[in-house]
Amino acid sequence: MSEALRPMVKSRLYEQVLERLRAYVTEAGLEAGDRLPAERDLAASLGVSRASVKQAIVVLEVQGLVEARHGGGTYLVKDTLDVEPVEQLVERRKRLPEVLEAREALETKLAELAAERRTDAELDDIRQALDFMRDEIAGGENGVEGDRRFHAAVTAAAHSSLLADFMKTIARQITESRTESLRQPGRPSRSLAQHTAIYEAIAAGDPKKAAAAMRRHVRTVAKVRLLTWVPED
Amino acid sequence: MSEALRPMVKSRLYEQVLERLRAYVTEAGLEAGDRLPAERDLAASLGVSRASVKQAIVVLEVQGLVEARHGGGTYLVKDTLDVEPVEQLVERRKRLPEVLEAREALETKLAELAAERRTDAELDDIRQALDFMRDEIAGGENGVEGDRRFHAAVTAAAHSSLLADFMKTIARQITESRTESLRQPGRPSRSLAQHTAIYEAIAAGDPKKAAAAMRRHVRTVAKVRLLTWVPED
DNA sequence: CCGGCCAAGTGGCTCAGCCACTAGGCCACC
DNA sequence: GGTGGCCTAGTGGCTGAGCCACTTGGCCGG
Repeated sequence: MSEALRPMVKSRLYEQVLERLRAYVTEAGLEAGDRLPAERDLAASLGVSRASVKQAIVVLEVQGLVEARHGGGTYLVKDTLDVEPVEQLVERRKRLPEVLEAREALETKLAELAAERRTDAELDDIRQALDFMRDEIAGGENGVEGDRRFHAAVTAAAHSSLLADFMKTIARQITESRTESLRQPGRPSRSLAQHTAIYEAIAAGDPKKAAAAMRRHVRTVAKVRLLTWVPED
Repeated sequence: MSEALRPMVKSRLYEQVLERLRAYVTEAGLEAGDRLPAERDLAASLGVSRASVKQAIVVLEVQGLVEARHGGGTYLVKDTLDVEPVEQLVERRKRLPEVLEAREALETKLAELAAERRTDAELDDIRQALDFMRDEIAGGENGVEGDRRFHAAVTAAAHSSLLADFMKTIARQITESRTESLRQPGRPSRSLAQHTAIYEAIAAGDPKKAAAAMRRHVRTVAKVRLLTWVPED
């Protein structure tokens, strides 16, 4: 799409207020705990209505950057009004090689924890995912759904909501690489073997072996993917 | 802190509107692209002012869940109004054991990548951090600042902005555990030795050894921290 | 069939104002 | 001297009415 024909972005007023607010905080050298000017004063000096100032402050509030105390003023929570990198990261397009690196880091640990912590019921979930994958492949499919279930079950068995949340962040990208990988001829059956190895290590309660098996698996996926990967930007 | 003495949380009105809105979308089965009721109608049926509805919509707007078109209505961008897990995760208080698990997963991989990718300049940065830490400890301090710089330098040398962003998410918690750990008698010098081992592996360009050294180090920190940890909830 | 026009609907924003709550000073009382 | 109550100015929370700008869809004249 040409630059000229791009839809005009009419910045909402509260967004402009937001910018001015951020600039003010840095210029005035305000720090965490300091009080912002009163809403009425801000509205007056910025030349906008109090409602618009209010909307901007609400935004800062939900971002956890500011705390408004009814009757007591509005206070800075951090030393800046800039958003955390991870929040903007969710919107940003993530490059695939990095995603695969992150996946290896996370899933290896998840497999290790799963081997230590899995309940019998969770082990059974993993087993069922494996069986599902085997049926898929036997039926001529590539086993992508079984693959997804398997990793989801392992993640659940690890009992770490933090790591699980990190995984969710890159879930979409992982799905893409999974599909791509399983399209390779002969890949589904080899993948099944690798998953079986992971399962057996988790079943045996052997964290090191589980981590190693998972690492091997993820690296295989990464390698296959990289062969067919064409950088876009 | 006792339950009774906890500060009263008075939910802002726009937060309640937010909840009702989320509930409405799921109950009405709205999907991406569907239009929300007009602000005036929402205000009337919820029994609040239009300004409050507006504040809630602004929140949804900055979260990228909704798109308001001037004169054309407000439209859903996703199938739900629920925020992504990582976004709410930033606000939520993270439990320490999970943070340490995540740290091991991330930093082990970071050390490995750093050993592969570090430039000479970055290696020098790591070396300087190590020297700084040594000076700190020689001067009677616990070396917490050098520790921080060391891990920051390794993270930089790994050249993975995704993993780096994950690290930033748990940066605060790591800082706490770092301080706690280095308070232990005799810990600073042992910590220095572990960091030196990591440095040497990275300098030698040995990914496996770097990963192993980092894993050993992080696990030591985790162990020390767990000894002094008193669960609150 | 087409193009322009119009009107209803909708979001963007303002203004004026009331209420609830906080903070800080003052004062009476112990 | 200190403690607790009270008052008041300042501040955020919220409302209602209203105007403007923009979109949409249909109507009408060509």
